[in-house]
Amino acid sequence: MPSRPSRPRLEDVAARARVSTASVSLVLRGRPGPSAATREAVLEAARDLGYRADRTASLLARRRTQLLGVTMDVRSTFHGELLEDLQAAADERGYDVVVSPLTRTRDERRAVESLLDFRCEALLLLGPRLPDAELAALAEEHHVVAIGRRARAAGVDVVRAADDVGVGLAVEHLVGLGHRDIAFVDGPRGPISTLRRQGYRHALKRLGLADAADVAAGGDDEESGVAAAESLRTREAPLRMPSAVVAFNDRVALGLLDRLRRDGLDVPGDVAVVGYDDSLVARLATVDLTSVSQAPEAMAVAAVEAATQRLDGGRTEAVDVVLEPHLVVRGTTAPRGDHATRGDGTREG
Amino acid sequence: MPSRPSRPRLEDVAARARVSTASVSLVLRGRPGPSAATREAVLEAARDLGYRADRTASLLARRRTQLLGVTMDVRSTFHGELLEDLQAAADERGYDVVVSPLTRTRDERRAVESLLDFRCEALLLLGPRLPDAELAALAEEHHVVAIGRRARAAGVDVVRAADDVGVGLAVEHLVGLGHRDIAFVDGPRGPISTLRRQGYRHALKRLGLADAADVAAGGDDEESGVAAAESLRTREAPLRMPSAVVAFNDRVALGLLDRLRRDGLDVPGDVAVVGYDDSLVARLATVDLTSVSQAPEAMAVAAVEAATQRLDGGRTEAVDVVLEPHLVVRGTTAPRGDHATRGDGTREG
DNA sequence: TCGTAATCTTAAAGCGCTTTAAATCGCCGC
DNA sequence: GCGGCGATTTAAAGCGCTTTAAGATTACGA
Repeated sequence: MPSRPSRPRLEDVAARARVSTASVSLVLRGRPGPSAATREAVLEAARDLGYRADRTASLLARRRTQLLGVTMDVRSTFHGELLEDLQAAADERGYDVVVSPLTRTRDERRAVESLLDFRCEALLLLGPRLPDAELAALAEEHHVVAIGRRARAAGVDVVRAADDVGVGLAVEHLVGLGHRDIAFVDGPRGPISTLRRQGYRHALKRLGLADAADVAAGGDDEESGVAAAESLRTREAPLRMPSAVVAFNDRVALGLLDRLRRDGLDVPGDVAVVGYDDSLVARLATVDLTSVSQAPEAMAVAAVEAATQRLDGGRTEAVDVVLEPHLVVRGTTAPRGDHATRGDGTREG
Repeated sequence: MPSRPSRPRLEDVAARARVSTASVSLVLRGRPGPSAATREAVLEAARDLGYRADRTASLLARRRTQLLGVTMDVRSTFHGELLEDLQAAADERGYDVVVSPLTRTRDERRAVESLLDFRCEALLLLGPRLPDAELAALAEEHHVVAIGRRARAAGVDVVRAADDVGVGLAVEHLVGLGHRDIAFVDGPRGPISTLRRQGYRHALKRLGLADAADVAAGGDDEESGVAAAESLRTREAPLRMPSAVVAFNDRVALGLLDRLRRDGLDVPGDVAVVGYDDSLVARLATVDLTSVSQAPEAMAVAAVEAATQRLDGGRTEAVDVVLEPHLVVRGTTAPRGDHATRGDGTREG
C-alpha cells in the first residue's frame, strides 16, 4: 500500500533547510561549494524527511546515467558469479549495474535493446554469441566489452582468460603427479575448444610427451562427458585407457566422473580428472573437482575497468585483456602411484 | 565509440513529420487521438530517424515507471528460472523488470533500496529472508510480493507452492510402486521443512502407513544428503534401510544418490530416490532425478499478476496464492519389485 | 574607505517526454 | 451563411533534479 503523501522532493528538503534547491543538490552529491553550515542544515533536513533522490529525474538532468548494462545467461552459475563481482567492481567506481537476462524468449539483441533503453553508458556482454560483425556495429554507437570470449570486432574491448595456458597448467599438474597417459576430452566446435586443445598439445610437447597426445571427442555438457568416458574405455588396441583426463569444462568432467565411478573405477585412484571453469559445482564437497579457474573476480574488475577507462579515462582504442587462469587442486587428482597400487586394472589394449 | 550526433529526440521526429511533439508522443505510444494520416507521418519520420524514446525522460514525465523490481540470488538456478518466467509474464503485461542480485556484499535490504531508487512500482522478492516485520514495514510503503515463501506479514502478497501436497505426491508415487519403507530426509530448521515433513507424515497416514514414518536428519545441500545416506545405512536394529527416500530438495537428493551409488547400491534398483524442486540438475540426463516441481512458470505468472492487480486492478487486500506442485517422474524411482530381484541386500536390521 | 578577488548562494534554464486545456478544423442542420 | 459539435491538433506547463551564470557576501590589500 504505497504511501499517500508522495515522497519528499528536493524542493521540500530545500524549504526545510531554508536554502535553495541548488545547494541541496550540491550537498547531497558531495560536490564542493556549500559551506559547512549549509551542508549540515541540508543533511539534517534530508534525514528528517527521509529524503531519497529520484534517480530518474537526476539521470535526466545530468547527462550521465552512470549505468553499466550487463547481459547474461541467468541459468549459468558462472555468469551468476561474474555478475556478483561485476556489481562489486562497479560499486567501487560509482557505477550502478542493470542486468538484462537472456531467456528463451529474449535473445541477446533484445537484451541489449533493453539496456540501451535504460541508457546504459557501456555494455558488458557475458560470453556474447552475437557475430563479430554485429558486435562491431554495436561498438560504433556504444562502448562494449565482451567478456570471456575472443572477439575480432573493431572497437570492442575484450576481457578473457588465456585458455591455452589454463589447460597447460592442468597438464603440468598431472605430469608432476607422475601421469604420462593424459587424454583431453574436447569441447564443441569453436574458438574456445581450439584454444584449449592447443594448450593441451603444446603442454605435452613442452614436457616431451608429444607422442602421448590423445584427444577424445566431447562437447560442453554432462552427456558429452558420459559419452567420452564410454569411448575411452572401449577403444581399440593401440589406444589405452589414460591414467588422467583433462576435460573441456566442469560439466563434461562431471559426466566423466559419474560414468567412470559407476563403472567401478576409482577417481583419482584409477583415473585422475581435471575440469575447467572452477564452477560452483566443482567446489561442492561431494564433487571436489580439480579445475582451472578463469578468475572471475579479476575478469569482472578488468571489464569494469575497461568500461570506466572509456567513460572517464578518455581511452578510445580497444583493448584486449588476457588474464592468467590458475589451477585449483582438489580431490580428483592424485599421484599416479595410487593407481598402480589400488587400481582394478580395468584397461584395454 | 558512442555517436557524436546525439540521438534524435521527440522534437526532431515532430519537426520531420511536421506535427507537434504531442502528436508524436501519442502516436508512438499507440494512444487514440491522432488521425491515420498523422500516425503514418509520425511513424515514417521516427523510422527514418531511427528514433528510440528515452525511457528516463518518459518515466519522469508520466507518473508511472511500469517497472517491477526483482531481488534474487544469482547463484540459484531455481531463481534464474523463475526470473525467466517473470520476465516473460511482465512483458505480456507491459511491464519491464529490473533485477537486483543479492551478493556477498549486497544483502536483501541493499538490493531493495536499489530497486526503490529505480522507482519500481512493485517489489517481487524471490525467497526473501527478511523477517516478517521488515516485510510488513516495507509493504506499508510499497507493493511487495513474496515468492516461494510463506509470510505472515500484513499487506504482503504471497505466491508459493503447497509443499505438503508436493511431498504427498512423492509418497503416493512411491507407494504406488510398491514401496512401504519410505524415509524422508529432512531439511534445515524452518517453515519450509516443517511443511514438507507434515506432508510426508500426512501422506503416510492417509495411505495407512503411519507406523512406517521415518524422518532422517538432513539439511539443504549435497553434504547433508551424503550424511543422511550414511546414517540411513548404519542405523541400529529396529530401524531398517528404507527402499525409498524422499529428500528435502534436489541438492540433498544428489548427495544421497552420490553416496548410495558409491556404496555400491543401485538406484532405483535397491533404493528409489525423489527430490524436490525439479531443478535443472535433476533434469540432467546423467542425474535424471524424479522430483517435485514447484511450477515456476505458474508462480511467476501469479506473482506478476498479483503485482499488476494492485497497480492496475485496484486491489488493496493482500492475497496468498498457493499453487499445486506436480511430480516429475524420472529414472530414480522404479517399482519395488526391481529391488527384490536385483538388490544386493545391503540392509541392516 | 574603496576596489577587487574569493567564497557562497541561488535564480533560472533546461534534460526529453507526457498531458491537460485550449485552439483549430470540418461538417451539419437550419 | 452561421452557430454548434465532435474530431484533431497543439501550446505550454510540468515531472524532479542538475548546472550555469549571475548575484550576494566576505575578506583583504592599498
